[in-house]
Amino acid sequence: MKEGPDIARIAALIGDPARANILSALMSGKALTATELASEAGVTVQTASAHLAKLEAGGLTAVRKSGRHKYISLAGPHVANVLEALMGLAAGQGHLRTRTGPRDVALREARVCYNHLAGARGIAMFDAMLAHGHLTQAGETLALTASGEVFVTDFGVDIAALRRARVPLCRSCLDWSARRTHLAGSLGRAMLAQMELQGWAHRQAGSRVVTFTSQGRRGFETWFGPLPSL
Amino acid sequence: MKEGPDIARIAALIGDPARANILSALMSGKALTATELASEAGVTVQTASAHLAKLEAGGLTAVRKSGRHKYISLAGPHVANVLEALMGLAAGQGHLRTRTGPRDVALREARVCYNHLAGARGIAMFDAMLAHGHLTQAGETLALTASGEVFVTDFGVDIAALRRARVPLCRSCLDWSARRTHLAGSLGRAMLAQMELQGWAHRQAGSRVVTFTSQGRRGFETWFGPLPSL
DNA sequence: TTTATGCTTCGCTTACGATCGAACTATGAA
DNA sequence: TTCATAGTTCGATCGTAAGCGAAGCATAAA
Repeated sequence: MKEGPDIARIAALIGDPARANILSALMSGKALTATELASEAGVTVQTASAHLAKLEAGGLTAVRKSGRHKYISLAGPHVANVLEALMGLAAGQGHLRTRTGPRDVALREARVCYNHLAGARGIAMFDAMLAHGHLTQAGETLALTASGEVFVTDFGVDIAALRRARVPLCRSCLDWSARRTHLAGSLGRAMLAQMELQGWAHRQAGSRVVTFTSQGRRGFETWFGPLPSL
Repeated sequence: MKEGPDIARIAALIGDPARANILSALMSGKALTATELASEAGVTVQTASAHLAKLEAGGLTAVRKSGRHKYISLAGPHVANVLEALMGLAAGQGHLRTRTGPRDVALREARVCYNHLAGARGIAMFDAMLAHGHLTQAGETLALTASGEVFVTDFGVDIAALRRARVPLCRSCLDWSARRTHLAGSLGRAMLAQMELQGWAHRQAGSRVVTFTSQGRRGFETWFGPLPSL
């Protein structure tokens, strides 16, 4: 009867609309302040403060204080994973009364998932790197091969610096829009950062959409091949 | 602001203790009746009826009527995936006030996840099959190789029959207790069924624990090698 | 110091939803 | 037909938690 962990507590935590909005906003990977999150969730700051306290107590968010600001972010990739999985359910068979607008198409093509690239482009990148033997996958664990190291270094990523951090280099992450795997971990984050740096893409403020410039689209195709049909 | 799918609705659905209990019970893969679920959740039948209506409306459960009985099961593997992911969060960093009892150890060793084998044994089986080249993994997709076909046929599984069904043969599924992948899909289900048929293991009524007989433990080691340290 | 800003705490109202008793419908057995 | 069992619907109760206004801290600038 009381088998396994206590699902309900965490699900209830995510189940409140205001908190769900907050968590969704944090899926952009950026750390946001309490006031920003309040406006994002559509509630007053007092209410948001209460919600944030609960989220933190529940271990879903991490908090960093800096001066009189409070920066909130997701507690980790595990949390992002659960959120993506939930989005998968909601998008798939759930109430799709949120009719698919132009915004939605953009989300499916390229978006930020916690802090790496997801959507069709994220999948395309992952598949291409796997197909060219730059990544290997065994079970849950993902690893960068020797050729992969050359590849990402050419791309402009400082692998050695990433290795020094304790964060795992490669992780796989499941996508809600296509139910496919893409690249997460510090490498995934670095690849996205590099694309922004090269002027390939930029994020829209307060949104998870990643917009690619025409130059970026060309560059992407050169490095990772064409996009699969959307 | 209203980006992506509506997480909150589904999370709230799972977030009620009674409904969470119902869903957890359904993780055994068996279809249960409304009254069984009511007692499982610790509420009266009327209350359970209301909950079941909501779960069905939310697309989390599927219902099959037979005579005056109503058999409820999870709507599909996607739902099971989300539940497992949530368990991962809850088990990992969440409130572990459900202190790990002997029951819990058994759950970690071998349990039913929707309808295939999970826990340490599930992972061991998956890893062994991958290591011996019986399975290949590319992205999210998992495939049975030629040698794998021989292997599972030797094990007593009728591959041809499984192929005729429209359900995917191989799927991977993430484990909450170890954050590792194991084998799902119709093959995963068939492997578990075959183990039970051979008298290796049996499920405890009303529980997700899978108990292995001493003969079963020997057989398991012969076919899939030793268990990793728990 | 004063003033502004970011966030929290308090007290209160409000509303939604979980729960159950009781009555009702449907299927099957005697 | 009558009885028993499985499940639903109705109505009422009750608790909890979300929400906000107002006041209270804390930090930083003027």
